[in-house]
Amino acid sequence: MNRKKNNQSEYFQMVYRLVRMIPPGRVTSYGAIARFLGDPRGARVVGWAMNDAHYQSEYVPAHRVVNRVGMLTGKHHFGSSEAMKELLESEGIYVLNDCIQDFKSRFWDPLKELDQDAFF
DNA sequence: CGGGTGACTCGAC
DNA sequence: CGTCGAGCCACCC
Repeated sequence: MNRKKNNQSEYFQMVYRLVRMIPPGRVTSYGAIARFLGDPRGARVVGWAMNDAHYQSEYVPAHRVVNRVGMLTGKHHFGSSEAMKELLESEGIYVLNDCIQDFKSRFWDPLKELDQDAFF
């Protein structure tokens, strides 16, 4: 069977498009992205999308996506384990022990900040 | 086609 | 409080 890589699927593209809309200096979570896309349990799939984000031709700021408590669980998927942290700190987000400091006020919830109708 | 996996999350205990 | 286990869904072998 011809099961080609489906990382160009519409769902993945929506994930990438949304991630690109995250303002610099702000972060969001996999679950928040999934919920915004109408898939409350799709957090792991968003993680999958991030896994392929590296191969997208257009830049995807995957470092602005962390898990729901603000931990850099995906840092090992960057070039070096410090790359993600440094990208964040270059935007003014401070990271201590893989945790985003002041995560609550840095959190960017697409459901609140973005118009769903405009996105789709 | 079935089984394994993960950059997640939520609810029990 | 914290730790643990079970869903969850797309992708890969």
